[in-house]
Amino acid sequence: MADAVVTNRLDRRKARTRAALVTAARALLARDGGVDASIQEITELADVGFGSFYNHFQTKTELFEAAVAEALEEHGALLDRLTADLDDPAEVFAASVRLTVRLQKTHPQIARIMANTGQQYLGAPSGLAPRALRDIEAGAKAGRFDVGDAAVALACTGGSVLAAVHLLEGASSAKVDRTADEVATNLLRMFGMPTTEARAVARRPLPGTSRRRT
Amino acid sequence: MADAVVTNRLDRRKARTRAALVTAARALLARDGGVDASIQEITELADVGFGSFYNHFQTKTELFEAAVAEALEEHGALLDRLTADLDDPAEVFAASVRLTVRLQKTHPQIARIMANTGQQYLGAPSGLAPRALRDIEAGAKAGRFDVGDAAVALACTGGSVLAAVHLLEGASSAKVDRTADEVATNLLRMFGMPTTEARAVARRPLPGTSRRRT
DNA sequence: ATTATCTATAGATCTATAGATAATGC
DNA sequence: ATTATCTATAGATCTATAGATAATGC
Repeated sequence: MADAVVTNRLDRRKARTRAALVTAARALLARDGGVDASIQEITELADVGFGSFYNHFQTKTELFEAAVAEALEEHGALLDRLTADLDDPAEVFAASVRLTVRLQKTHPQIARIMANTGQQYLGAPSGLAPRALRDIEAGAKAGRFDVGDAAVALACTGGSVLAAVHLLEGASSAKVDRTADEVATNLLRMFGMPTTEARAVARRPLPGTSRRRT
Repeated sequence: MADAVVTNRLDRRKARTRAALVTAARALLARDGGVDASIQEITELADVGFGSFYNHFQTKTELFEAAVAEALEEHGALLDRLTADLDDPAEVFAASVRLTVRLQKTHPQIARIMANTGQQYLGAPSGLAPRALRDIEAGAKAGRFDVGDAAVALACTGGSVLAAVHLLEGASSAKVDRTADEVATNLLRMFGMPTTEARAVARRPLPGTSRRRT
């Protein structure tokens, strides 16, 4: 299980402590008053000595930002993998939107983190925003989308998806799926695609989460 | 200046203290780390005795919620006034969107409050959400909009507008106007309006802020 | 010998309340 | 006489650090 890249046992131990802190922070950020947790609560949940916190982070904010970045990066990487085989840029975009709105079912923790803190990371340089921008620009380049300012299109996309994730907290499984498709349809129409086609693209079978064979 | 509705001087004094607290809270919520302000900071900014806080609010959250509600209600009432004379439901919707995205220029404090805390109030029972829902449903009823689930349309609207307000922090005046029109255009297209018409509706002259004659 | 973790604690908050003061009602 | 405001403070946090302990490197 030991990671071959890390040089020695000391470094691995250090990495483990850091990972425990980030994992605890992710769990807390998914709770309701999570941002208000004290450092003591964090280290207790991480099962780590209180002072260890300061070996890895200067402030709570620093830890929380690392935790959000990790969660978003994780989801972004998953989207990249799942959409890798799709040829139509519009489908890549729609599938990413739908998979993200569905997060509540597949990765509830990430969904809650997004709903609680996502707003601030809409323009973040890492995570989902750059990927969404890439997909929007690819769609425009391929003539599938008619967007004006790509940055505005990105804001509308991120805002709509975030709001949907928020709206769906506690919703039934069927409603989540239906809403995911509809948000994707709405955004495709926003980017100039005729209703019928938008609806069709937003209903194509979603790439599965099953692990790929090497 | 005394409000005729309030019965006596004692009640007026009480109302003034409460108003001072809410005003201070609004100012703080527009700042960056504003939510973390202590009760002491709040009462100092309000120029009110520390203990007075507890005469009006049980917790900080209670005060902050009142402050956000007041700010959003204020803006909502302004939108209602400004769009009262418009006949086309699509124009009412587009004007509301544009005026809200432009908040940074006309009411910077409200813009910052929205950018900082708006996310949580997307589904709130008061403020902007019910008004936006009303406008969307009016547009659908009049045959101007082709929306599926109105709640999803509302989420996309609110999310897009909020994200735009967020994106525009620090942007130039011209860029704000341009983006406001584009977000409105995008949303009209999302609701099934052809591009040319959407663009035209989103560029109609905006109702001014000048006070109406009685 | 070095490095990270852990425990314990000092000092700085911050909240909530009690009691004094000031303003208004009648 | 009543009611709201204000001042002062007790008690409960919470953060940041210092020093001890444990694990690893060489």
